Amino acid sequence: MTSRTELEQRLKALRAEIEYHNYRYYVLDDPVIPDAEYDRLMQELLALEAAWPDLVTPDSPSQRVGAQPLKEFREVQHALPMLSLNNAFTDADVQAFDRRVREGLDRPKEIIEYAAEPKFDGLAVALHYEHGRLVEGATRGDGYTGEDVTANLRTVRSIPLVLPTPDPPAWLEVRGEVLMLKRDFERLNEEARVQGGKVFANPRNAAAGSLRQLDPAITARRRLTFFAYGIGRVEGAALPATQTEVMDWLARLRFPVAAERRVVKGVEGLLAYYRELGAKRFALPYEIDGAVYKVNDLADQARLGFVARAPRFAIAHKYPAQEELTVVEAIEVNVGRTGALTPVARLKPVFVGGVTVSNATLHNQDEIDRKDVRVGDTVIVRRAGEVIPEIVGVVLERRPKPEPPRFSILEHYPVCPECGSKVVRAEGEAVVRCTGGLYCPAQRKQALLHFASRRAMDIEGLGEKVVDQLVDRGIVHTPADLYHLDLAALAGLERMAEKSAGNLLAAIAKSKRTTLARFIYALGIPNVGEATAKDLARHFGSLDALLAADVEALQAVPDVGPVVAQAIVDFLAEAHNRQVIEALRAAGVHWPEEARLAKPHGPLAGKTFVLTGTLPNLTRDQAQALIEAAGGKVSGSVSKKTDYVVAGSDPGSKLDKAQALGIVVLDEAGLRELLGRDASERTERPS
DNA sequence: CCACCTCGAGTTCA
DNA sequence: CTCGAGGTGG
Repeated sequence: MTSRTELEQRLKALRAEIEYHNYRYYVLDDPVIPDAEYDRLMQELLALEAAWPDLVTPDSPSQRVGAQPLKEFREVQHALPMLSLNNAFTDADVQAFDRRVREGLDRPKEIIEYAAEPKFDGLAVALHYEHGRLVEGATRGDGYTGEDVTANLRTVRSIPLVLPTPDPPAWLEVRGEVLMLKRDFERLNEEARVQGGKVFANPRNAAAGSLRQLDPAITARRRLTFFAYGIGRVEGAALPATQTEVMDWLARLRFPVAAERRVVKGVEGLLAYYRELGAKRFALPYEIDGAVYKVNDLADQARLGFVARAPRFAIAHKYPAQEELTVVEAIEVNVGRTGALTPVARLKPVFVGGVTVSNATLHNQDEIDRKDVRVGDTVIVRRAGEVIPEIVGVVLERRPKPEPPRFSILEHYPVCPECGSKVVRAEGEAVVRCTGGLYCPAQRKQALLHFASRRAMDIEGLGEKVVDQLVDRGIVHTPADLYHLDLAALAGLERMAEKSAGNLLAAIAKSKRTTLARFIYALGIPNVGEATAKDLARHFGSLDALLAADVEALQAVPDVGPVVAQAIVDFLAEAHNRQVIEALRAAGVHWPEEARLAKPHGPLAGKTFVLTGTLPNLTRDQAQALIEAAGGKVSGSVSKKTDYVVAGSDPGSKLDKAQALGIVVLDEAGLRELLGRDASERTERPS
């Protein structure tokens, strides 16, 4: 039988060891033992504590979860108020801040040293440690009074329960931000979607919702993270001389601190830091909404003091908001080439992510249902790293009363707004379609735009405005009509003086010389895109062979199955489509006959490439052409079958995926080397 | 039948 | 870029 002292020793050692591994895992993201070993330690602790409940201490790692639910949060007065920071939005604001600092310190010519760090987009909290033990944690509240969320903060694994130092200060208040990492947020929402639970609009809302749970067991299930950014009241410890050293000290006490923090000199340093951080912004594991600059010298900080409710020695330099609130003024639909009615939310214009957004697609009815967007709703609009605005979610508290009805495309648009034809939603399909076919002017216009598009017949100058006019005035009905246009026909069109009319006619004439693959793609056969058109051209070699093919013959083409084969047969069975094809040939559209069944050959034969980002000297199309000329294939998405990913600057998520799958990543030089070397040596590459 | 890979289609603003 | 859905292979 173990003695009580031995037992206490063992408990103490276990707790310290578990907390150390928490630190390795949650703070450093660098665990030193396998999860199973950690679980074993935790099980031992739980077993001992279950057997001797009187030896359980509040700072035992076992106590991170399991506190009783509360009725309400107790109020906490902050010993030192948690002030907010003044904001800077422009370089000039930052220059003014730096000038005020220099003048305030009476050293107008000096280059000031600043501590710069990311401004986390989370919730500010204060943690109180008495003699090295976490005794209380509070939200910022209004800056003077916050709420006691100690039980919830204990569940945050990266917050130390005990400070790992033999001589802790009698009192230490650590300030920082509670937030949810992007990956934890995505996982939480994924689970919520599966179980039909509440989906949060963004990591900040998720963190706020989780921290304000009255039942800590719920908070414990959400992965929250903490980053320290400063200190409040301190007793019984000598403070270092600079902000940077304070942060180093906190890091030694095992508090997580931002890896991106830096000491910079003068206003130039601040602005350079802002731009560097901005470039990394979307690659960071957490969301930030700016950078924070603090005068590094603590004595200088004290000299500068405070104005009203904000310190004079610090400022928050904000990035343009990536998310804003706005109002859905209407929901309308666009009619696409295939007749798909795509709902679009017309928004009260709002400045977000550097541009004014007034439209956002809602994709389809399922998406409207999922987000339950209604006319009049206040919505969160995001233009994250990507370009295309997105409605993230509805702010239900702001829904007008009485509630507007749910939006149904079929109810609002029983007939096509462009041509009045009936609108249907096929069994099991997500999209609602206009049945008007080419009778529908919208579909005719889209078909023409597709025909003229860069990857199809590549007719420069034939954009939306011109097509609208040509179709509305009855000048052009089918793609074949384009080849009978003349200056007289174009006269009188808006934005179409003689010069541009001439350019357009020249572009149309130039497009007569094309390739079979482009021509097939340009026809706009449903389910036949660029890749399938290339396959068809290669397989059949001539248009006549394709026209003669039946469903069976078509299915012999790689990647063509029953659905695509039937779509092609149906399209070609339509007399109107046959007429257009013949009229195009008669007008002189031609291409070199391709060698039938030609197998891809060349040094890169059988290799699949994916392009991402912007290459320094090649456009995407040029890179694709080079790869295809060498026998390689360019695909749109990364998978295990991808051989190479060619990444330029500003790469997207494809690069991450490539790295996750261990796929060879090339830059432009690497691609050229591959093309050049293989072209000269004709070597077979191992896969 | 399922999982995975591709492809097709539609999208915003300056 | 993202979603939906077609094609293919285990």
